[in-house]
Amino acid sequence: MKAPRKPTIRDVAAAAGVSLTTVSDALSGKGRLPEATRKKVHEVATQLDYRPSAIARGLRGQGLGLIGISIATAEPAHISDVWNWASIAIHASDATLSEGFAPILLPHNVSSLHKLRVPLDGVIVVDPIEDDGVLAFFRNKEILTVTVGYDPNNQHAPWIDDDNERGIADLLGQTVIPGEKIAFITLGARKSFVVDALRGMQRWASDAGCDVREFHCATLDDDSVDEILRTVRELHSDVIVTQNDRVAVKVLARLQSLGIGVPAEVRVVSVTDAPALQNTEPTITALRQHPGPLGQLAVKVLFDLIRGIETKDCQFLPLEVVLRGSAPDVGHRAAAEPARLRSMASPSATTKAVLTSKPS
Amino acid sequence: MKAPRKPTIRDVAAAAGVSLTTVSDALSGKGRLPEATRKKVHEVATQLDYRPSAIARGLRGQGLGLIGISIATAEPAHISDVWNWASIAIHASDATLSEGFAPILLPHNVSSLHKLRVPLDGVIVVDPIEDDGVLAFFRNKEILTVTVGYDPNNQHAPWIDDDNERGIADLLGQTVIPGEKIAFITLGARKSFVVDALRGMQRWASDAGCDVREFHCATLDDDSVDEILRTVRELHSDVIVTQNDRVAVKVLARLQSLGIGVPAEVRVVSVTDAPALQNTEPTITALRQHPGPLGQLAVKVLFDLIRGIETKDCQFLPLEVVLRGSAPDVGHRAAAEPARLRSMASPSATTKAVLTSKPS
DNA sequence: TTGAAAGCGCTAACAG
DNA sequence: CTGTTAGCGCTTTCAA
Repeated sequence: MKAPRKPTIRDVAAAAGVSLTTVSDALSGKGRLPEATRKKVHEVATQLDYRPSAIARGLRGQGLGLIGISIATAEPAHISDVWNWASIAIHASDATLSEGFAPILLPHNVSSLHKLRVPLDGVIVVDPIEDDGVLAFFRNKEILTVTVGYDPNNQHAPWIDDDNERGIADLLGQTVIPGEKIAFITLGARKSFVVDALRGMQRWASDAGCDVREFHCATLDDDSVDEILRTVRELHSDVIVTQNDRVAVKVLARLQSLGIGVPAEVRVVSVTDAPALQNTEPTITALRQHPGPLGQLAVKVLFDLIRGIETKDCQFLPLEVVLRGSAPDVGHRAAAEPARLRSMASPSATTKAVLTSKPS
Repeated sequence: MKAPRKPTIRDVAAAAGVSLTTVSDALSGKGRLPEATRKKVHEVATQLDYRPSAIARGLRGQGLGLIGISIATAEPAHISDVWNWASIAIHASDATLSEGFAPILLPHNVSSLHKLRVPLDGVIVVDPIEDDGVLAFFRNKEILTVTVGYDPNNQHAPWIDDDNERGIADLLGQTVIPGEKIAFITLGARKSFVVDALRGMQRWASDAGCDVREFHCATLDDDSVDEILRTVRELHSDVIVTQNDRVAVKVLARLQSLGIGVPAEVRVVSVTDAPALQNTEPTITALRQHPGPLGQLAVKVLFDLIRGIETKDCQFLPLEVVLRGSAPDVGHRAAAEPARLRSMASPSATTKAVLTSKPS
């Protein structure tokens, strides 16, 4: 065997018969070399399996190629839609790697961040909260940030999100009949997507002559839920909208144990989707997010920022209505009103309906 | 304002009136300085808010302080117990940061790994699969690895896990009466914890004169599950054990829709726990993992390895039986094992590692 | 017990 | 168009 040492730029230069600079420029795409030289260098590099050292490059002030990903609700016990967040993280991680960068999983917790010794080139914060310390921490250091869901304290910072306001309108359009009563059950600290959903809901409802009432619970225990459900019953609500899959599943179980038929007596729909909604009886209608594309888009926007490429301040991804047993299509098309829903809305954001439940 | 430049080792040296070497040694704990000097240097460093550059240190061959975390089933659509995995990842991330290292979230996918440009100091692989490419990739590069759940191809590599074999025996001890029939429903590719659980189950069952039968399904659709449940019914099984929470929830829903009473006619228990098991009616009995401590332990073992500290080859964390409605306590203590891992232990109690010998 | 000097692998600045 | 040189901030000889 030859020397087991990893090849350095010097080895490449020697093998290609050029100088260090030439190799450096050739590989990093600086525009001062003739095609021939560049190609030659590339060949030699490939052949030697030369990989430029991120460390040495970093030392020269280029950054190491590290991206942070922080998900706001760090403690999974309190996480409602782990599934969506895990998906976002995994896809963002993949996309980051594809750019030759490495994704660092950051707790959403400022004190841990102080222990971070390596410099980051950018950070993605998923579902930032009010007065988000993590966001502040990085912005202070002038590290670029992108949020998934807007920053309540700074709506002009770059962010992306699902098009919740429009998605909820679509969801209601397919599952609610004008004039019906809607109960919206929310849980825990208010997230930006809930605010958006609520706005969309109210807008749609006022057009359709529907009544919307919000019920908020701090925890998901049987008693709290039952109490809400009794009120909902008394008010003769026709449709229960839940903030996420966990609430939906719980609500369904309690309804059934109270002897209330779903969807016969009341329909149930969830604002976020997850595999768990297919494991109930009946299955539960929901608005499907696309966490994969969301994670990828976050990375893309961040890299545009890092590279100084002009980008939209914020971008929206469309949601899909997934009709299942708990709230079938009411066969009604409530104003497919061409969107003025959001002035900033990405023009490509449209909501499609997908029917996945078998008629039983 | 002063110079906005970050302080370097030189600034510290100058301010403290010593040489670069002295500063370096003082801060990195090399043992050749008098306490006084060291203290002085530390003071100056703190006062200047000097943070040694991980990059420069890395260039000298010390590594950057990066740990990889790879979770075997990368695509969340197929992940059964996202909740547990997310917990492991988050806690491992936290523990890593506490060591002054940064955790990189790696997809479990060799081709993405090739794009990684920064060198890692160690890697944690959660739930490795057979012929695990990711594990092979890092071991080839002589990067230290620790797995959560053993590597099917190399049971002598360092790993940690829940004590599944023993946990399942405890679970059965509290929910099954000797002589009863057990049906074990498994899903998808076989994981090491399932193998362990099965072994524990068979061992316990043979002591208790129980019959164990395994049913494997590739997917969780209604038809596959119903078919299994019909067979289970014909065999007059008393208890259904499921591989994870997702299966448990699905099975419960199908049982109910087939008109089979739980727990009256058949009991249901799950080998992994998750919040979702509290959202069903009845709630579902399960074996509770401690993903947090598991993640932390993985990090600890990895750091012991990195620092060359002698460690046990493998370590197990105890599991807890959580009795819920779908399978109440049968009031029977079959297992000869002490009931020290009994259910309903204070949920906030920190779990400590219990060292046992490897299963032989 | 301490300090000076030599790089680690790379790129930016400045010649040739 | 290409090569030489000088560091980036740190650790590690090796000499004082």
